[in-house]
Amino acid sequence: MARYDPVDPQQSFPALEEQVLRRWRERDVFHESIRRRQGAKLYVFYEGPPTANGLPGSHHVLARVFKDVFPRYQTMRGRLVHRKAGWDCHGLPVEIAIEQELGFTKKDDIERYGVAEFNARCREAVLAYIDEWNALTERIGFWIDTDDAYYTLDNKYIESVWWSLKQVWEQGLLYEGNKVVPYCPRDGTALSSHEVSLGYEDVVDPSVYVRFPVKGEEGVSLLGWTTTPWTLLSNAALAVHPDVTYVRARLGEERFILAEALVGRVLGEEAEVEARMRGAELEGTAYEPPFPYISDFGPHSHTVLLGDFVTTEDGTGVVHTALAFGDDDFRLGEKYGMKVQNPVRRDGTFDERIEPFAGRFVKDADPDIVEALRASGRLFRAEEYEHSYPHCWRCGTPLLYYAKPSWYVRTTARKEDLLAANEEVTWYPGHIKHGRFGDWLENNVDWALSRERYWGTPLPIWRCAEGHEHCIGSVAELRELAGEVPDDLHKPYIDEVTFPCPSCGGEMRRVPEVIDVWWDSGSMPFAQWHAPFENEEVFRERFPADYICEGLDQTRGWFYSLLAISTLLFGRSSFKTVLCLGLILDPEGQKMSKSRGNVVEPWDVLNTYGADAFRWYYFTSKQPWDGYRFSLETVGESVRQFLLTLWNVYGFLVLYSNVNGFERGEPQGGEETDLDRWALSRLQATKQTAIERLDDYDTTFAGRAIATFVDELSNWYVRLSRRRFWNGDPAALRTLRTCLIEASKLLAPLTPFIADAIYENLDGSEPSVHLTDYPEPDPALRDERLEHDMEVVRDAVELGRKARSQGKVKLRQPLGEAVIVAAGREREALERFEALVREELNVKALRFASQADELGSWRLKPNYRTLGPRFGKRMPKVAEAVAALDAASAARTLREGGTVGVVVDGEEHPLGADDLQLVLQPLEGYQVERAGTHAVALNLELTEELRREGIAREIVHAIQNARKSSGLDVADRIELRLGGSAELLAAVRAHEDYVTGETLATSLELDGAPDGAGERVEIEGQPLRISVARAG
RNA sequence: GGGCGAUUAGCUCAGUCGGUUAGAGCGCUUCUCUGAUAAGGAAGAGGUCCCAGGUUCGAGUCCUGGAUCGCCCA
Repeated sequence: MARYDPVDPQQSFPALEEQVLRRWRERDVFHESIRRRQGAKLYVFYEGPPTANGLPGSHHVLARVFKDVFPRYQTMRGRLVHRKAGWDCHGLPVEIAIEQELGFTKKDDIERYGVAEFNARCREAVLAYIDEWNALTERIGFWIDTDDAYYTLDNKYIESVWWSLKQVWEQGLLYEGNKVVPYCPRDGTALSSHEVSLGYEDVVDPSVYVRFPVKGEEGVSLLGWTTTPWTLLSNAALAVHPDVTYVRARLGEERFILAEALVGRVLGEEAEVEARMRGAELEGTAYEPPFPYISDFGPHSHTVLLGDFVTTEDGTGVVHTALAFGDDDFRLGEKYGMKVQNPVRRDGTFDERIEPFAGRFVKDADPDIVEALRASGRLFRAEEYEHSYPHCWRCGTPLLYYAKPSWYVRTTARKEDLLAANEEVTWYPGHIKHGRFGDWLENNVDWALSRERYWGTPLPIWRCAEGHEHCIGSVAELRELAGEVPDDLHKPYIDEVTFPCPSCGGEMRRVPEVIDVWWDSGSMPFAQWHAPFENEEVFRERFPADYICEGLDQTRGWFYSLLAISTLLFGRSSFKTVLCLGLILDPEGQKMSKSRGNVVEPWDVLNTYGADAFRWYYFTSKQPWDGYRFSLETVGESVRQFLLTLWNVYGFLVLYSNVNGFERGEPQGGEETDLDRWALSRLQATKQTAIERLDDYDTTFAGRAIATFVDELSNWYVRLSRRRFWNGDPAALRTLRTCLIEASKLLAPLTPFIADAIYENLDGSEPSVHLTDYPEPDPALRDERLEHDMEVVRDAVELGRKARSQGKVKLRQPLGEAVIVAAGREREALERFEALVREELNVKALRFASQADELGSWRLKPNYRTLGPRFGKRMPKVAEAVAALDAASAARTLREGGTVGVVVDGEEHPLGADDLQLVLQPLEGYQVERAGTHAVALNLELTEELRREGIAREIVHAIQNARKSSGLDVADRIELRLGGSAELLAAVRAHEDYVTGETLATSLELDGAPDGAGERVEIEGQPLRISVARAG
């Protein structure tokens, strides 16, 4: 057996982590951790696929470490956790990147370039950064099977998606509808509501008030309002609310019709109301349209219509209606049987009917349209209006609400099922469930599924000239109908597949659209397995997921698509627990973005502080859904506060194990002390907390509990046990070794690298800490009384140190006596650890004052917590009665276990020890520090003997510094020569054994170190020369 | 405009069931300890617990209204 590998106190954590990574690779630890759980109960994790067409950022690291930690934890708890990676390959972001690369500005460019070639480039680009993703994934310790990943572009994946669409089709939930949809004119496609939600931005739009002269009534105008002047070119009608009160108001020579509530705001104080009417009375009023270009909107053209959607919040209460450009408008037109006229082309420009503006992008034409209105005298007022308006989430173009045919999934038909499925899901944080997500489900709208794009899963619907439709649910089905199926199921190849219509025999061609990528990713529970065509049992076994995790922004994205698809197909949610992560902000609370230049690159963090530090920061600095104020510096803090403390305790153990010649393995012999039992008891408590918290998906408090334990080891257990370690006490070494090995297991899911490094050196009985079981508390080792006692001791020591500090006496100077006031269990605790307290306070004796009188006087305080509920309203009287008691005698009675009576409203009530708190009031002039019921007083009087001892300790301190500065090893023996002031040397002589023992001196000469050799220091203002030499 | 969340020391965050002297870490000043230390300890400075009402014997905590910030929706 060998000794432990020495621990470098200057260890670079990034370098250490690289070593650990190499070991994981060599020993195939990740896969071994899964193999060892074969046959165990499953814990199912689903990976939400990222798109690898860009470099991963710090927010990706956040998601990925939270995806890692709970599967690791559950594996150590005995579960079998498969982790299949996945990549989201389709979609607009990919297409846009290629368009930019090729310098395209319009959709037509793609057609001209060739869809086959275009899609080939998309296929290539989507995985362009996959190596960087994989490298980062490995480096941060995210264990996931990248070798066995699913890709949404695979034919098999697409086939599973087709299958899911056919299921929906057969339920009658997939339909083509003509609706107003949010539409991106640049990309030439409609967006789903969850895509729209990604792109709101605050913009300033024109806000125009327009005269609509009433036909046949000279000088009377309906006053309409809009923030989209370009839609005025196809004005078809005006809408008013049937139940709102409208007025005819005179301003100067003109008369205006508008909502009464808005007269003041729009027309000002001078306006004079001439008549009032209900909106319903205005129905049918005909007016002159603002522009002449299109006049035929069918029945009710250019008249006032009634609509419930009209509000009097903004504008005039008279709403300009252009049938093709608003959901409300469109439905109103349908209701009145009007004819939709859309003068805007698919690319967002006006068509030839709008002669002066033909070919111009609608939003760009706004200023000129306003000018035209001004010129024709129709403009009443033009202002600017700041509001939040949706933009394309990828290309940034303002969206148009635009009537066009599009394919939908009728999710609204299954709304109750969606809500019921959500009830079975546990959300972190909990408020999302019935808040943001629940509200979203309550307000569910049909899923706009189709996209008029190229790089996506083709919508598997074929249609003939007669309008018969056929939804294809598998490649086999298509082959049966069409004979040949291309090797690649993407456009354009799939579009070449035709077959005779089963109903009429006409040629069936595929509809041109591809589908929303969110349907792809939401299909991953089955599509990742190519179910139901293959692996049906695997899918069934691993459905639903126990755990998924993504950013809060996925609420309406992946979380919704997963829930919606699985509810439609299987009647339940595909995940049981979901953890939502907050945004990553910079230290000023600004969102990180490339344009602001405040992005923290993950590799900078990893190379500076390492993955454990990165992870630890995310796991413990706060609740993860609140978002992070993130900078390189904040990660550095977590290194100093936690990882270094742990590393130093570990280094200390290894140092003294090796110095004392211990070999690897558990040291035998020695006898456990109370302090050892205390550390082991605290270890059990920490295990219990860690398990409770991690079971509840709470890394924050699990991590903090472990950190507290490590801190207790470092600043209490090790500090107080140093002498035992120097002397190689096997019990101390055993205790600390146990604590550190167990701590490394507790930490393994959180900081997998340092945990494994410590485990490997201290234990190493398994190839990795990640192959061990998560530690469970042993009740036999738990001693709550001992933990309580130690708490009291630590408290008393702290008070004593405070008293020293107040009295300006250094801790190195021994003092004669400390007087401690404490009673009952507190006193027992201090007596039990008297030696420890004396040493910590550096006093020769401890005296207990049972009566506090010599240090101060008692004051009685009512315990509101127990008395409040008992007395309620009479509480102030109780407090008064307590204050009137004789504190000293009451204190005596309570200590003897008796009760004290107080009279409230003529009635006597007995109060016990729990009902009253004894607070010590220190007397003036004493160096007393108190906290609650106990206090510590120090006798600051110095005898000559104490002073000499103090000097001896100062000298030892100076010699130790000299040892250190001359580069001696901690175990080196020295020849020591001292010279200087006679008083200092006398102190050394009086404590010669102490001085030589502490400094490991084999010889001591007091005839003075030669001038010019050794160090010169001053102690108590007197000179001392120190010379140390390694003993031969 | 609506919904959700947040607001506690200069900064980052705790604060249990409502209980009467609101805490920690970082930073700053002063001191101290060191035979593990990029450490540790002590003291000091630093608080309108966002504001205003209310409930209660008692509110950082519960209720109502408002402010500011963020996210989401319209």
